Amino acid sequence: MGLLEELNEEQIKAVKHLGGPALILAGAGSGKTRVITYRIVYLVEQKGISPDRILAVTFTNKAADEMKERLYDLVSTNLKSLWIGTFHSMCARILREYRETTPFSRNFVIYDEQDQGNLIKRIMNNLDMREKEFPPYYIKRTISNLKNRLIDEHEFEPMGSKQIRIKEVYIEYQRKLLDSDAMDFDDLLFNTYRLLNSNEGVRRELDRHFKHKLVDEYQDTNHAQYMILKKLSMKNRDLFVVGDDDQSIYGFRGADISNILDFEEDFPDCKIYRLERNYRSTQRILRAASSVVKHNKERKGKTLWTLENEGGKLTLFNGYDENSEARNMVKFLKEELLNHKRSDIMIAYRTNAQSRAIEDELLKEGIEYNIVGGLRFYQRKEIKDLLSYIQFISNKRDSVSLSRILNTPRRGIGRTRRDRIESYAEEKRITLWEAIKEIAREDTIISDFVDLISSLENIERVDELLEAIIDKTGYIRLLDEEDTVEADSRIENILELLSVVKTFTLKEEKYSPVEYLAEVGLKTDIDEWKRDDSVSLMTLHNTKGLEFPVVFIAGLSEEVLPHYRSIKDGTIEEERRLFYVGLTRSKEKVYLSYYRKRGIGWGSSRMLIPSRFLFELSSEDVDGLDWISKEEREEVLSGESVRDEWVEHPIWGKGKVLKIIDGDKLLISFDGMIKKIKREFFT
DNA sequence: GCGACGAGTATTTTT
DNA sequence: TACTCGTCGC
Ligand SMILES: Nc1ncnc2c1ncn2[C@@H]1O[C@H](COP(=O)(O)OP(=O)(O)OP(=O)(O)O)[C@@H](O)[C@H]1O
Repeated sequence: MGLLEELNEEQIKAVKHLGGPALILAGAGSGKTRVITYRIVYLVEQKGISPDRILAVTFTNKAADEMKERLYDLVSTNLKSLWIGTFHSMCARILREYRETTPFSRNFVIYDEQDQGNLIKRIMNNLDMREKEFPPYYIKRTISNLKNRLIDEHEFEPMGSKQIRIKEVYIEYQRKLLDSDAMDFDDLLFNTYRLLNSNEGVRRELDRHFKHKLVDEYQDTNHAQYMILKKLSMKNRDLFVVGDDDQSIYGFRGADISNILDFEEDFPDCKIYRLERNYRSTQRILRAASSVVKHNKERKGKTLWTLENEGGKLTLFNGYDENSEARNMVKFLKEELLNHKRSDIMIAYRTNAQSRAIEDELLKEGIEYNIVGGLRFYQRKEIKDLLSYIQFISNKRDSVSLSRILNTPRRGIGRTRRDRIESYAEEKRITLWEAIKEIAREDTIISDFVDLISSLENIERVDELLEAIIDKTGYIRLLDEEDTVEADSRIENILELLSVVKTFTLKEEKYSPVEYLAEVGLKTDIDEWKRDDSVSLMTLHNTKGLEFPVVFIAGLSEEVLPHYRSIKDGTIEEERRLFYVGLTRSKEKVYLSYYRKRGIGWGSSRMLIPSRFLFELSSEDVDGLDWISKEEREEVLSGESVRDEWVEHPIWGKGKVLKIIDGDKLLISFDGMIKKIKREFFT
């Protein structure tokens, strides 16, 4: 078996590790994912471990699929029974399997973020809370953070009157989820933990069952995930985790970097392996990446070396605004296309909104591209509307889906009828659907809706059900009447959904709506991404684990990367790691760019300065870094910040004061440039 | 009682 | 831009 020939000494040691917990702490591109994959092969083929006793956790479903594919190539044993997937999909599977020990059914629904938001708004409305005073996204985040820390609605100790109201929402939110036979993403983890914590029999069974547990991207696990792993590893302590503290970028979602930093203390009998050889990038790229990330304090240092050649310098360029940045970017990109395929190139940015300018330019130049993220297919209004019908018909307790379709398309059920249904249900302690059926007796508009739903019940095949929904609600017909470009594209999406559903029934030979819903519930953007011959566009977060010969990182301006919010929240180190992750995706060549003027809309008057991260690179490694003026450099690195002071200059016009330097000089941002001028000049 | 329309405001990353 | 909130006409 030539398996071990494709690994270096350090990797082989890790792959062959036996007996107790292990942490593989290693930098970017050192083959961590490869070690996990080959270790599974080793366990199955050499150690005779049955695949179904191995649990492998990846960060995305996509990563799981790729690993599976790789494994099928490497192993002749049937691996169908291997547990491989994300924490969330593993938890969903456990919770469905052990449903008798939970208050949920086998077919519980998974609420996505939109559903969560809608439910929270509905509850706030019932509790007479103003969205001005309590922004729903803030409540959602609070609840999510609590759940990731395994604090339930009763344990939550509110501080201050605002939090008391948030606690009310949290309690009601959980009650409604239970009534709806639904869980949000965080509940998948929390409920699994609860199951393991409260039911020793189940815990022991799973612990005993999973002889080997392997976790990729361990640096981005949160407390709930950590506790689940702990519960599963009390007897079978073969917990094998790999990660890189410098690549922890999901703190906002509760990922806790101390999970990896403190692994040694948590598992004192663990063995630590380090992989130091990088197989991906040139020396230049590694040096640049390392010179950036070494500015972080919260990290375990690592060495990383490569036998690759030195490689070309990184290239820095800019543009006045996002559009001109994109224009310049595409110029470089076209040069790269002379000796690269489109699929060798990736463009990464901090926020989804940044893709717009770049897309426009690529479209203009006729360069095919593929975009990951943004508005996902399954989140588009028309798709969610129709899926909500299927969801509700499959589960009449699902109040969120019901509430969504109640007046979609418009059928005259507005604020008043809605409130009446809500309070009627509340009063009688019955579900929304039961309330609707009772009210239908004296309200023809409502009884029409009940009739509509009845006519859709008892359709067994999901493809037929979808067709019937479209037909009976007139969804496409109404869009057709609108006769706008927008409506036409919605119709296209619906036809696409129809064909996706058809394919599903043919390929999977599964026909029931519930099976289809379980399939799409945990789908994400990156999962759908395919390496066809297009340039790839995605957020830096989505680049995790990928590699490309040529990488562009756009928008390296202060307040973009690092993002304004992160500067305010003091999470600069995570932003720096994000930049580090982006840099280390590249095999050969990196382009960096920034822009000076914010786009249209809010804050468009704001001028931006180059990102502080650029100055953590050496101009020996980066072409174009020297071009940034001395003034701009000073502006980023020093001086006293000023807010909202403007000056008028006879030549440069109106300018915003950014900083005061040495007490007597002002650093001013005029349209398109930054100047340092004596304070006296303006008095 | 419903919904169209205009005014005003917020502002990231995702399983 | 995109979404919420308040007003007004049907
Ligand atoms: N021993 C090896 N010989 C040749 N190539 C290797 C070896 N180990 C890893 N590689 C290659 O190096 C690249 C990076 O490997 P992998 O994705 O496993 O690293 P990683 O540590 O998970 O990276 P990251 O943390 O940056 O996502 C891949 O292209 C992989 O095929």
